[in-house]
Amino acid sequence: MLPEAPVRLLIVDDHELVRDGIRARLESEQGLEIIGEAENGRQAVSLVEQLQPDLVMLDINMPEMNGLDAVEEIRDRDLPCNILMLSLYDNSEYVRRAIDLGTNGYLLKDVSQSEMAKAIKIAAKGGFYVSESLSHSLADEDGANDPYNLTDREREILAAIAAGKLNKQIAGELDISVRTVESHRSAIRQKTGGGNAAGLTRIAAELGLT
Amino acid sequence: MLPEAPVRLLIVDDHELVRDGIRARLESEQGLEIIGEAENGRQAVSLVEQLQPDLVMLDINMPEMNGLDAVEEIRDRDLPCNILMLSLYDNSEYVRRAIDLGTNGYLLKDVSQSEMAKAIKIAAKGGFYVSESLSHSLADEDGANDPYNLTDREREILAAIAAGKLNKQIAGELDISVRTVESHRSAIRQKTGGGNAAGLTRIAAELGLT
DNA sequence: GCACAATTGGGTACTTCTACGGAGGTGCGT
DNA sequence: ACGCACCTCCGTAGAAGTACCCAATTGTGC
Repeated sequence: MLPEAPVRLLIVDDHELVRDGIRARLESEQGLEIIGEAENGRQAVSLVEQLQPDLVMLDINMPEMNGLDAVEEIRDRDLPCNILMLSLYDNSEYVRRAIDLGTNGYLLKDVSQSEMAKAIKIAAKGGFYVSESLSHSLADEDGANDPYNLTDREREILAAIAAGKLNKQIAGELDISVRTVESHRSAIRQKTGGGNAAGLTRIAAELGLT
Repeated sequence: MLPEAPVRLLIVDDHELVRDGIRARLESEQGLEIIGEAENGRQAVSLVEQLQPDLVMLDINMPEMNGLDAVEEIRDRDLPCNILMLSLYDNSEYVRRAIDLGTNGYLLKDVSQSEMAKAIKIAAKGGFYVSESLSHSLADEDGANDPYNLTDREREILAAIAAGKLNKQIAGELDISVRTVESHRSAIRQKTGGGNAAGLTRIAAELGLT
């Protein structure tokens, strides 16, 4: 087997501390070269354009432009590179979007050094890797971004409730009767065990419906 | 001036990646020795007891036992050490609690290497340091952690509302009448423009009262 | 002492939510 | 054709929250 050219890597995270941590870990790895850093999505996109890295390690929660939006931008501009998402949160909505956007993996920030190295190797070759701690939650696949099995309509109404709207308002906006909204609300309560409006709002926040 | 004994440091963060980052940074600093790591509050407390570090760098958001609770535990057990809080969030409620608990500083994770080194030196001597990016929000000092001028009682009740409790329950727990809770609730609505329970819950989340 | 804010409590009337019960229609897969 | 999940709608009753009004008590600061 030939010695391959080193993987040219771009690190994107809004915290210098985390970037330092990644650097420290990867220094001991062979075949990797960190060619740049960015601290938000906007910088990331322009550095991808300039430096044409083989792989981008991209944080999700960042100011200016978040990681997922940055991926969209990179794909829109047809910039060829593999992307490994990196996030604090095992929010399955994030994971889902990351998959839908055709990234090459999703790592939680609590990964071990060896897992990170493995993920980088796989992602750099165009493969796909998710944190072991996450793969279980994706086993459910399909509609399991909420553990409550809410229907689309129910999620829509839950979001409206969490926005502080009254049943009457919601009914008006969705052009259905107040009684129907109440029915859905009742179903949501039953499924989530949410209790009153305050409880439902907390759950909506959990599900990222805010 | 004598060469002082090195500062014996304990690092506590639930993410190995972040611990690696801190290690990487501090390696280049003089007079520091990392004597241990913990990944949650419970471990932290027992390691403080065992190792008796001079300074603990303590993350706030952790599973098992969070950083602030760990501080309480450490203080309760009269374990002598300086504590430097480390957090992703500039939640001023956190900062306030950290101050109230008598810690020696509060760093955001986006600090630069030099600022971190400075903070460690100050905190290790028993001084107090807060991230520059935070100090402005504390300039308002006193009661300005919310922009709504809520009183203590109002914040207390708002938190209970956000927890999904009914006025009746709240009244029971605080040993006041339901009417009084309603009065407070009404005052909160007026001050915050919060509208109904769902709206108030969102605002409570904003204020970190969850 | 006096003004002021905070906290406490009340009355009335209205709206909204909650918890039960019921039903009809649609679409989808077997 | 049938079951099934989903969305739609209704009645009734009671519980809870909302929008107004009001006042007594306490403590703080001037």
